[in-house]
Amino acid sequence: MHQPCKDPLERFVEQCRDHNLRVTPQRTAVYEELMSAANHPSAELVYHRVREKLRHISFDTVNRTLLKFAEISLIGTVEGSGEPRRFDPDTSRHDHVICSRCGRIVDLAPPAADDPPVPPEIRRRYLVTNRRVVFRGTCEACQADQEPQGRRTSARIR
Amino acid sequence: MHQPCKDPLERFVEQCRDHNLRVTPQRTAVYEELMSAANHPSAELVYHRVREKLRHISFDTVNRTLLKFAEISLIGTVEGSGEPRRFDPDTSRHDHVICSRCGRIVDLAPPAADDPPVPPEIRRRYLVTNRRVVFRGTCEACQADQEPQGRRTSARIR
DNA sequence: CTTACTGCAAACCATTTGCACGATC
DNA sequence: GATCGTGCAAATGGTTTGCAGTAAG
Repeated sequence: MHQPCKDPLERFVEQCRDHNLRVTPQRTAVYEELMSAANHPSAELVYHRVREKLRHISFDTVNRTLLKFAEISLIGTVEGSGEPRRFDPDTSRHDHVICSRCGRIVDLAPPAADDPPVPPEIRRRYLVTNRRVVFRGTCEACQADQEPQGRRTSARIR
Repeated sequence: MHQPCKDPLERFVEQCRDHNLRVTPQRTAVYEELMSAANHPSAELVYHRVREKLRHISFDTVNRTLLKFAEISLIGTVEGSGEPRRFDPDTSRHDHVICSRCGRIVDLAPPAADDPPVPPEIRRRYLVTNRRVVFRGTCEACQADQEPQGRRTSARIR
């Protein structure tokens, strides 16, 4: 082998094998496109871009592929996106814990001190009005519940 | 007056006046319901609950009311929710800045040290797999852009 | 009495599902 | 060659819009 650091494509093929997913031209194209994407694209956007390479690919394939990739944690999703809008009666500064399994959101008091600072370049270029820390994980109830479920790949953080 | 601290209902009526919104039984019911709601409900859920009091209220009214409340910052929304799903090629620990106006999401390197800690009770009850700081505000381009737009109420934070 | 709000219906958009054909392993 | 993936089409679910009737200020 002559590649000391594993390139993304290799990681992709490896992950597919680990999860019994076949390596198809469509999946490869979607993966490559997403890896070169700068800004957290929607399925729609990935579809339009991939289409320049694989002119006959369907939207459904792109969407299913992205969902599948997220399921095996090859990629991530922006928390909240793709789910029905939810309202928050509390407009004061506070944090959230979201259960990735059941979707329940629990409020957290913000840290007594040491609120995460707005980075200087961001404060200069944005009119920042809101800040929140979002934790994702599996709640007690869902841990107890045995139902088979997607994304179980990720490891606990400290 | 005999109310030293302003109660929520009063705040509601005041905010309505400030924004030329009429105080209707429907709006009042939606507001009261949301204020007593524990868990970041969807429009659908608020609708079902409000319906127990105002049996003839329509879903559309509930939904529009919630949207209107969010627009004038009487309530908040869970970031990302209600928008098309977006994918993130980067699975490593990083933060996000979201422009509330155009929706663009920009990545931020996580703080060098002092990552927001998972509160102890949460670490005990959740299998936490992911943590992110989310800033919301208006990006340069959108600040320059004059188009009239909703939510412009909130003040800059530091 | 003016202007905004509500309720109903239809439109819209993103996402999901079922199925037959085709491709990968 | 068996199984999984793809593409098409239709269904679904949440959200949005237009409009005529109704109510708040």
